[in-house]
Amino acid sequence: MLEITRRDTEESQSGAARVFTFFRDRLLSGDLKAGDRLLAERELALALSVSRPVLREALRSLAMLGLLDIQHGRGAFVRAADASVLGQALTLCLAPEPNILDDVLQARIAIECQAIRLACERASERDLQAIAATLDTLVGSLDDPERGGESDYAFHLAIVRASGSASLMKIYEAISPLLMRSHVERRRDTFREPAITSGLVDAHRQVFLALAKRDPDAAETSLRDHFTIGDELRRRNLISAYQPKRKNS
Amino acid sequence: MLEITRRDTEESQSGAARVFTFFRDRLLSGDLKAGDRLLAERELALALSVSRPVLREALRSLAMLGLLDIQHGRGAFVRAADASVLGQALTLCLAPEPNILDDVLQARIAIECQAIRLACERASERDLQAIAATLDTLVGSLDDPERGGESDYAFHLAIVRASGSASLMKIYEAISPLLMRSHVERRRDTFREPAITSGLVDAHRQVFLALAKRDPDAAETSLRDHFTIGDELRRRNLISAYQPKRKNS
DNA sequence: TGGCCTACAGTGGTCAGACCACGGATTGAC
DNA sequence: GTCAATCCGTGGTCTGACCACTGTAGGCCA
Repeated sequence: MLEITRRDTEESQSGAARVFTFFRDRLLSGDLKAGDRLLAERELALALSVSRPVLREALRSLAMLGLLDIQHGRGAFVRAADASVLGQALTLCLAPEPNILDDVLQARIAIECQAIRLACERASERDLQAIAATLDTLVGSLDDPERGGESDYAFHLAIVRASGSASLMKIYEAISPLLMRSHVERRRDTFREPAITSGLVDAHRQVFLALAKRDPDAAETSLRDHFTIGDELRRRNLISAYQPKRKNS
Repeated sequence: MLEITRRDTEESQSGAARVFTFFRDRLLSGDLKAGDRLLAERELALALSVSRPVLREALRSLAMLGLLDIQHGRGAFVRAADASVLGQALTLCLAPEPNILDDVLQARIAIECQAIRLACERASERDLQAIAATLDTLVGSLDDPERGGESDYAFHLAIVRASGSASLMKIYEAISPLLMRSHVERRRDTFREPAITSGLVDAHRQVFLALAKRDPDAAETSLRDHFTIGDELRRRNLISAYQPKRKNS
């Protein structure tokens, strides 16, 4: 009699995997919403007719995937879907690839170029204002490398957000950890000079203006130019760093 | 004495989470390669000085993330990084969003447009031949909706592969499950007529030719046109499906 | 001698019960 | 009224045992 339980869940898998898919499907279907609290482990184990260790394996797996928030002494809560896990998974997936820190820039360009095209169509006034605000912050933090980098990121993120595409947004968030690492690594090769930073502001301003005019082609072009210039700048700095010093000590 | 163990791993987290990060870091650093076999659970638990249930929770979590392949009676093996997990994570992340099946097309366009630009620079002769081969398959499977869909996907995948960018490739694979669902859903609204299919082949051929000429702008433009046409076609079919029938029964 | 079949050892899979550690609410003293 | 100690429910961990699956080594039979 009891063995029939296997059939009624229609899962050939057993134990933890069964419980895992059980919850995953509930999450996908929306039966479980963010913030919901699960039953206590002991009750849950009883309800699903598995032992507590088995249940815990499944719960822990869900927690590692970021779907659950398990709090000692309080209980387990359903967590809002979070891109941070996506980022981790992507990092793990891409880890064995060589030069991944350079390569991930291609994904960034891909996302942003499409995002800005969409933003030209869809961006609301508030979206544009938000982007403009990050631009102001950028101008105001030119001499601080730390804050400068942050506001730079904020500018680009605001564009992606203005696209109104959840997919682009999530993927952009997913690659952002790698982007950060890439940025940090690159900073070692990059020197911030006044000439460079002013050019940076101009480039951003140009991108914004094209977006505000809602001209997709111009916006994408200026964005691509921005990336290309950054790329060349980096290359030039790299070369000069390896060249024998001539003037300065 | 034994409690010091907590310090020496430098992890504030405890138990399963500690073991989890332990293995994750080994995987990231490359200490553990795909195909490697882990020690038996009992030995491993002893070596890491945790109990077997705790170790199992961590191992199971890694397995759920697709990093480990645990086989009953044989052992646990390190698995090659796989985009399928990424796809699952993305699906989970995007599940609560409305109209995600339409929206994911934006991500597709983003990836492919950048991919084809890169492919114009980087594609080898073999890459081009591979794309040409999928084009042939496409032409040869016009009357079979099933195979036609597959070869259509193969064509676009070959382009992304030709970009030589691991990031673009992985992300494209990650969204492909959603793309498939989107495609299936759309098929309900789409009717394959000879006029349409011939236009489809032309569009693909045009994309390929621009790529073979290594003209990034032309390639991206023709690709965008291809997407736009598909979009309009779908919309038109949707409208006609909802309009009162006039001629045919 | 060859093939098949059984027994065994090693592995993951599961279980039960107990105890510890943490958080929050209740209750008591001040 | 405020603050503290206590208690209860929760997750966190452990032990030790047993089951189920896999591959192999050995014996059996033809």
